[in-house]
Amino acid sequence: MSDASVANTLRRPRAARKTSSAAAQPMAVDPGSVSIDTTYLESLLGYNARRAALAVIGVFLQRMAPYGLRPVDFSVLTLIAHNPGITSRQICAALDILPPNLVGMIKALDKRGLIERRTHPTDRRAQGLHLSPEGKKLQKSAQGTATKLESDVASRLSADELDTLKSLLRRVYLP
Amino acid sequence: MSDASVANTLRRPRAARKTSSAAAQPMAVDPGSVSIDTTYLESLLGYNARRAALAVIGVFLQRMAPYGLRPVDFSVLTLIAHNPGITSRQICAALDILPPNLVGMIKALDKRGLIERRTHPTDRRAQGLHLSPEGKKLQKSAQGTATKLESDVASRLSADELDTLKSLLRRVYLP
DNA sequence: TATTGTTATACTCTATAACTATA
DNA sequence: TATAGTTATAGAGTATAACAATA
Repeated sequence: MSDASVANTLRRPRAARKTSSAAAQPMAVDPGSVSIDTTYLESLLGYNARRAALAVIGVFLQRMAPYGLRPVDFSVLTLIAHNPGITSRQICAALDILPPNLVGMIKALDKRGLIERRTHPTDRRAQGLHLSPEGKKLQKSAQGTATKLESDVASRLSADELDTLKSLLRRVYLP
Repeated sequence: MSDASVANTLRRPRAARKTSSAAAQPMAVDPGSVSIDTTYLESLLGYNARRAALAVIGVFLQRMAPYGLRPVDFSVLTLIAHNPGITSRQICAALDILPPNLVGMIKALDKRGLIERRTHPTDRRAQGLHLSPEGKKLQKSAQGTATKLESDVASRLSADELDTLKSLLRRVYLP
C-alpha cells in the first residue's frame, strides 16, 4: 500500500474570514491583492492535483454535510456497501487509514445505527461489517449526491475531458 | 479565495508498517488481501485527485527531506524567490494559509538564515520578505528537484499527457 | 508467533480569538 | 475603523506503542 491516505478531510470549510482581497475597495491600494507570481507553482503536478482535490473536497464537504458525513465516512460506508462483510483491517488497507484511527469512526457509524458489526464467519477475532437498512438508504442517497457532484465541480470540462482527467489521475497513483 | 490550502503536508512518510498484504505468504489465506471492490470510489474525481496528489506529495516529501523542506516550506520559499518583497499576508492569500500558522514557518526559515525580513518600503506594519544568498541557493536546488520530480512521478504519462493532466486540473480549481 | 480490534497517547496541522502597532 | 504581524489556544487529523483475544 502506498502512502496515499484517502481518509482525512484535509480541512473543514472555514467560516468566512477576512481576507485581504479587495472587494469593497475596488481601486484602493491593497497590498493583499497585488498580483503575485504563482506561475511556477502552477506548473507543478502536485500543486495542481492538490488544489483540484481541495476544490472538489470543498464542494463535497458542503453537499455531504446534510448527511453528517465527512469524506472518510462516505468512503467507509461506500466500501461496506459494495463489500458486505468487509473487516476493519480491509477498510484500513483500502483507504490507508491506521487501525486506531478507524475505531472511532466505526464506533460512531454504529452508534448512529448506520452499520452492523456481525461476528466474522471464519475469524472470531474480526467483525464483518454490514450496512443497516438506514445505512443503505443514507449511503445510496450520498452516493447519488457524490455522483451528481462530479459534473458540477468540473462544469468547465466536457464529459470526455472529465473521463480523460480521471483516467490520467489513476495512471499517476495506481500501480 | 477558495478553500484550497496548498499549505499542509498532509502526512509525513510513515515508517514501514506491517500491512496485511501478502508478501511472504503468496498463497496463504490472508483476509487483508482479499480483493475489495473500490471501483466506485475510483470513479470519483475527488478520490482520484486526492490519491494522485498524495502519491506526488509522497515522492515530494522524500526528495525534499535532504533540504529540510516540507511542501509548504518549498511553496513559501518559491513564492519569495519569485516575488521578492512579498509580505506574509500575501503568502497567506496565495497559499491559503492562516496568518497565525505562517508565523512559525517564517520564523523558522529566518532562523535558518534562508530568508530576510526587511522593513516594508511603504507600510511600516508589514515586512518585505527576501531570500538570503543561502536561501536562493537552496530554493534553486529545491526547485530543480521539484521540476525533475514531475517526469518521474508521472513516468507512465507522456509529456503531452502530463501537460493535458495539469491543464485539466487547473480548469477544475482556477476561477 | 502473528493478526484483529482496541486503548492510550503524542505529534502535526488547522482554526479562532485577541492583542500591538501602524494605516 | 481596518489591516499586518503576532500570541495563545482549541480542535481535528495522523502517528506509535502496547494490550487481550484469537489465529
